[in-house]
Amino acid sequence: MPHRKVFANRRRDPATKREAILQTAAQLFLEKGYGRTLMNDVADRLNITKPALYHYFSNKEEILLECYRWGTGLILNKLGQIADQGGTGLEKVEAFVYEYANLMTVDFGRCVMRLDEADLSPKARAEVRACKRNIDWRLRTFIQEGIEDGSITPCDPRMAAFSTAGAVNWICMWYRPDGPLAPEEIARQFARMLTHGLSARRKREAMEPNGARKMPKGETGAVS
Amino acid sequence: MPHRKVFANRRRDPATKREAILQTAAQLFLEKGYGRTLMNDVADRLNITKPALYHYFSNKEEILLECYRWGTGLILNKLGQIADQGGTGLEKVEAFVYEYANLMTVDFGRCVMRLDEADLSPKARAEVRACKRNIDWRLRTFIQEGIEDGSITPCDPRMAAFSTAGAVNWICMWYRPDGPLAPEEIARQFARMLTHGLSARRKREAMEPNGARKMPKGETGAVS
Amino acid sequence: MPHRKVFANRRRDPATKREAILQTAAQLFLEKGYGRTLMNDVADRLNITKPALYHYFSNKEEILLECYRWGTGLILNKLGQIADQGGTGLEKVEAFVYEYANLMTVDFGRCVMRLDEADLSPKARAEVRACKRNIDWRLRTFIQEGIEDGSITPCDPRMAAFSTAGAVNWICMWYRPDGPLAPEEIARQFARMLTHGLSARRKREAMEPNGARKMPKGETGAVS
Amino acid sequence: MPHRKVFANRRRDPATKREAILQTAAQLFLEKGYGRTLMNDVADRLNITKPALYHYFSNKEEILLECYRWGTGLILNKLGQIADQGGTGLEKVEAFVYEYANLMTVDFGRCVMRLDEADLSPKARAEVRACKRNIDWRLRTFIQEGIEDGSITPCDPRMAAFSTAGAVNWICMWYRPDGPLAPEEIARQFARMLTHGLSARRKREAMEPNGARKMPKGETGAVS
DNA sequence: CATGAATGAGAGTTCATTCAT
DNA sequence: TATGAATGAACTCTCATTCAT
Repeated sequence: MPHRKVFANRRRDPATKREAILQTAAQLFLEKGYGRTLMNDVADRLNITKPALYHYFSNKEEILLECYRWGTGLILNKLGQIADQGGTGLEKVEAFVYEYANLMTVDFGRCVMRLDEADLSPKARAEVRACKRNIDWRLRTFIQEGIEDGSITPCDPRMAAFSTAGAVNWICMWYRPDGPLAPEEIARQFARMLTHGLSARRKREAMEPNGARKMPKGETGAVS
Repeated sequence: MPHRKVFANRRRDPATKREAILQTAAQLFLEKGYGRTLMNDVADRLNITKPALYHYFSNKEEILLECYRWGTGLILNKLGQIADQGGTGLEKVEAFVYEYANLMTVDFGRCVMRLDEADLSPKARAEVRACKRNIDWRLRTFIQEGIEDGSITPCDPRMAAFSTAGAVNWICMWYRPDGPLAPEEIARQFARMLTHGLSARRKREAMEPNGARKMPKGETGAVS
Repeated sequence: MPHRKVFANRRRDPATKREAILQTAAQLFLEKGYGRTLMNDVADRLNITKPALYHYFSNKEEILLECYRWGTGLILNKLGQIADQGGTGLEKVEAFVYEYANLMTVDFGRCVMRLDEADLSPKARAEVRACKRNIDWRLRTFIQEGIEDGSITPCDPRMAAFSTAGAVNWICMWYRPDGPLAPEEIARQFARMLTHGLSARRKREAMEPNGARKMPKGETGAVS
Repeated sequence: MPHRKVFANRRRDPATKREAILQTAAQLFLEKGYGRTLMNDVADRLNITKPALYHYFSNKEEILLECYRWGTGLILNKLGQIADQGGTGLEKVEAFVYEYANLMTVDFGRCVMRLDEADLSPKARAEVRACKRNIDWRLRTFIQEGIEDGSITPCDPRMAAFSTAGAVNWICMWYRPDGPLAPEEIARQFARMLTHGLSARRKREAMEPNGARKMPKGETGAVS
């Protein structure tokens, strides 16, 4: 049932209505940004009136916070499953990227990385940041495990996590539900690329660390 | 000279003052977001009054646009240099990551990727997006070259660009000038990781492990 | 019901409230001028707050435009009636002056001629000017008819229209609702004078001298 | 010498510069309205800077007041001449209309009737209104004389003055220096029409029909 | 409960006027 | 002196939130 129909029936479960509001708000936040999304916009899309929103949420920020909570819930849930399953560190990282990338194509997941924490109150922000640190910690742990079990080349796990998570996070900036790329396909390729790199597997000389580097540079839809 | 001193002398070069405003605005936009940054905030930090800003910029959006232009100017300038030099595709990608990552730690560079294009008018947005497409196109070209010269493993250049650029773009979300990581170090490690991946399956020189560092516990994690 | 009471009841017909706003705004525009009339002035006189006005009009200019529309509506309505009735051209001109003069003592009618079109956007201005041209065209047509049917002395209809309409338009500049001259009386005398002139060279039915009135010394003079 | 050249020579008479400012300001006030005319607009058109204006006038309102003074001076000067010459009351009214109409095509004269007295301080407004009452008084006197000497049909001189002056005043609302109607021609026809009316019921010298002119289609209509 | 109406707090922008050189 | 720069005081418009029915 589309969200905008949920309120047609007065007898609907309040929890369902609350969720419909969240879904709609999340969509609008992603489309227009939090600041440019008016309470009226949310209400209009649900065919209800503005004060009705205040039956379910005490203010706009609470809606935002719930979007964050829903999204981080989805993510942490998946990560817990990955941690519980076996495999090398590299395999866990690969699974992390795959699952995380998939979530970056889902509204609530995208909200977590795309919206601006500065719109939250300090207290709410602290809660969200704790969740994010948790996600980060899981990824670093996988990397660390990989280094220890030899599946991942020795490196700074912090930096590796920044790089890996950044690539995946950025998906939320360019992914469009009606675009040409399917979430599953994105997730699959990202998982491969981010663990094995771009370098051709054979016939490659080691790169000089900071050697005779020139100034290459380029970007695509990738940057926007 | 700190920006807040530039306006102490009424006869100072207007171009210098304009730039001081831009620098200050860029900082504030990054700290608080564009929408939450008031013209008064900018003026206060420069020890001038709000209307004085309107001597140099006709409105708030123009300041934003100029931040974008300055940033894209820095980036495209570097790209021109990289494209002109030789090397394999992979080497060019590595150079791209290195230079681009460095720029993602500079205020104007960060603005390009961190601020929200939706705050620009359609016309200005089109201009910025054209610049971003240009950057994107260059990266895809390098990847394509790498595939053709065998330095990069066959893959979808579009997706590879998304992944690579995303990781670098995301730097602008977590980098803090007063943080523990030096831009140069970030750039160097990103260049290595994004081209060679994390996998240790094949023999190569190890990425420097940066000591046996344990999970750092800085405020900022990879996902935020 | 005075306008300031209309908003006492929240459930009153919105159309009534809209009209109350227009009436109040028209009064203020005539008293103080459009530019000097603040949205707060309008709101205060209605015992509401400024933003409440924006429930009924999207901006100040729309209020102005609606005043123009209401006024031109009144005028064109009357002119249509005159055109439909019979009589010589001169009689139609006389009726025109009579009715038009009456409307120049009504707030909305006065707005049409007293307010400055330059305060309107180009599009709105075009609309208003079209209405005014219509009024003008009707008067010229009456004059032309009069010339053809012999009731009006041969003359340049354009210039005659300028003169006649000008005299009547100017009423909106000096008429005061609380002044000594009744609209009906003004209209009657203007209709006579503007069609038969001041000259007494030949015998004709005398204009009523309104008694042997001496130079009245009211605040308002003919030129202001 | 065009006003904008006056300031090219530093040695010019300050009185000349003052007058150049007034001429320029009067033009702008008529073109854009007082409120929309910025001090910068005046300065720009004279190729000087804004503060330079404050050498010659202490504030914007003083410029406005001087425009009024200059205009009323022109008018009262002419009226004095008319009062001093002989003739019937009707002839004086005709002369009044002729001369006054001519002045309504001159910048300073137009300012007197076109600009809004509400932009003046109470004191300055009182001064201007005294001048206008003077003008009005002269016209009423001429009419009164005409009634007494039998050249004007008995009527309410107050109302007759309103009508006559109104028609002429309104010229300042539609006259354009670059329009098709010459001031002299306007003045001549107005003088005739406003004294002898439009009626053809009695034989008299015909008003020149200006050829068999059809409805002219100039941009500007009588009501605007 | 639900809703149309209303508001308080504030943001960007404008412009006559004045300062500092 | 003459000017580029700066400001104070307003004003329009916005929007999350609450009231009254």
